[in-house]
Amino acid sequence: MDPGPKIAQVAALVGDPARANMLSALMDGRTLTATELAYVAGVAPQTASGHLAKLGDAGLLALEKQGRRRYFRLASPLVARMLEGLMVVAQEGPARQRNLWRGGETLRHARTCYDHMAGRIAVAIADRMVQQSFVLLDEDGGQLTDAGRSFFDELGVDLRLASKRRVFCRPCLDWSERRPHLAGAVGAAILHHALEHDWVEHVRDSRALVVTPVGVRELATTFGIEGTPPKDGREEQVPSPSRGRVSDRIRFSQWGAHRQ
Amino acid sequence: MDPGPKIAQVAALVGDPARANMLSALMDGRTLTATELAYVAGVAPQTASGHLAKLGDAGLLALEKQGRRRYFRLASPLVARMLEGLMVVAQEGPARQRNLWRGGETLRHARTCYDHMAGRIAVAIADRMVQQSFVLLDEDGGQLTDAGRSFFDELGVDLRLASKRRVFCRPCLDWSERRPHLAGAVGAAILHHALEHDWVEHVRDSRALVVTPVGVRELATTFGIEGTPPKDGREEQVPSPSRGRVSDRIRFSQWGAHRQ
DNA sequence: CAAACACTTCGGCCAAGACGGTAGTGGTTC
DNA sequence: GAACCACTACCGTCTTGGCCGAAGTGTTTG
Repeated sequence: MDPGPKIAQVAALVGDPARANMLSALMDGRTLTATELAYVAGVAPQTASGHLAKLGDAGLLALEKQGRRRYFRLASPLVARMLEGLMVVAQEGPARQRNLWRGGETLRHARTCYDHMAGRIAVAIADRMVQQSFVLLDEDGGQLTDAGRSFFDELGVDLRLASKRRVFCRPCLDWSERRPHLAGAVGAAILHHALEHDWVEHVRDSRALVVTPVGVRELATTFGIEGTPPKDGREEQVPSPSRGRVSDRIRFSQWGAHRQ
Repeated sequence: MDPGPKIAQVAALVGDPARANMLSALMDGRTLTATELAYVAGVAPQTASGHLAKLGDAGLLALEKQGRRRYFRLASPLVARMLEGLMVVAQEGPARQRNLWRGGETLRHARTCYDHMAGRIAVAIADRMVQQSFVLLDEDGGQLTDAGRSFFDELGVDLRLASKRRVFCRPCLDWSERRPHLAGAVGAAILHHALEHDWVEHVRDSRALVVTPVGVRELATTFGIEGTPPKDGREEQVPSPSRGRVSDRIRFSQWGAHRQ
């Protein structure tokens, strides 16, 4: 009757590292097979099967059978939104290891976040748009100005997705940069445009995006963003046996500070 | 290095029913003592103490010592946002037991959601505002129109919280009604105004709000909302032996009188 | 048909952690 | 001072649930 128990059920589901890894991997909107998910989770296929069944039963994942394989994806944008929320808090968390994040330099630079762009580039774009008064952003919402609408029109970005009286811009707190980037229909349109015009490309088996030479030029001329691609171009996909038991004991003294 | 493990840590924390109940209880922005939280969680104080330490270490709760008691509250609005996300998905979940929710008729009708109103009334207000073109809402954002700004000015609702160029309206999916209500600065201003003018009152020890006769009249004239208060006016606070065990021993007379 | 493949079910092992009893610490009241 | 209260630390018990090996189902390939 209280919502408590219900949110506990969902949270407990996400609370297992293996399942959390699976969900993270699906955060970019792709659909992956059970075997692929077993790999990213770092568990045996039969273990993954159990996890996926639970996630499916709980309504977090949608399933599509195709021949002898089963494709999974997040059941809805609401699930992605929930995971975003968790990421933000998880990153916020105790100051202990905020930027311990060495690996994944490519990810930090540019990646997809469900249906829009995230990372340094995305934050830079958002900053620029705000600075030019093309969008208004705060922690509670976003809004495209008339100037912004013209800007996108000239650029050829397709905003038809949103009807004329619709609001369709929202901020999404970037978990690596800790600043907002553009999400919602506007964010999705930007990503779509960027992929369409070869500004960025998907990295295989990853949420990461690489900025192409064309992209570097366009970002500079269009948004005034200095292209500073990650130094390490290769950036191996760590096979990640991960699943390191969460044993690291956290010790904390001043966690009272109200960090708004 | 992947965010997976980190979100798993946070989610696992929320994934325990006792802790989830504590967090739920704090969702209205109040600050509660360890003993009160032990009660809502349905566990012994020493167990609660452990849970609270974990939540604090993880940065989900903020602590304020006062004499011999310790007051806890959510560490930031981001935590509330995360819990909102979980609630939405938890409610969405498997269709099997969607509206099994009999108890809590009062809660369904009107309640607080961190810093704004939720429930049937809040959804009705949001609907009305949209219908009158005072706000624009979709799943990704909200926006106050000029007409809406005038409306609130006339009504005497204080929107100063938000600077003039700021966006400050956002939708929040109501987990009982499954439709959006107003959150963000606008939502907070409405709740503040409603409490200030005795349209609604807090129910002791609960997130529930009761609409006063004044409120019924004002909601009708101002928003055109037919007051349909929950049939069962008394609606006992179920003492909820809930999570069994201890509970019965602890009897509370009147904690929580903390009337924000 | 047999073999390879994708995936699921079953069963037993094992560790994490939730629980409250007991025993403390520090703050408040009389 | 003593009594009392809110809260915390430690400890042993016990349940939950993640894990993989082995075996089974259904699908595609040769």
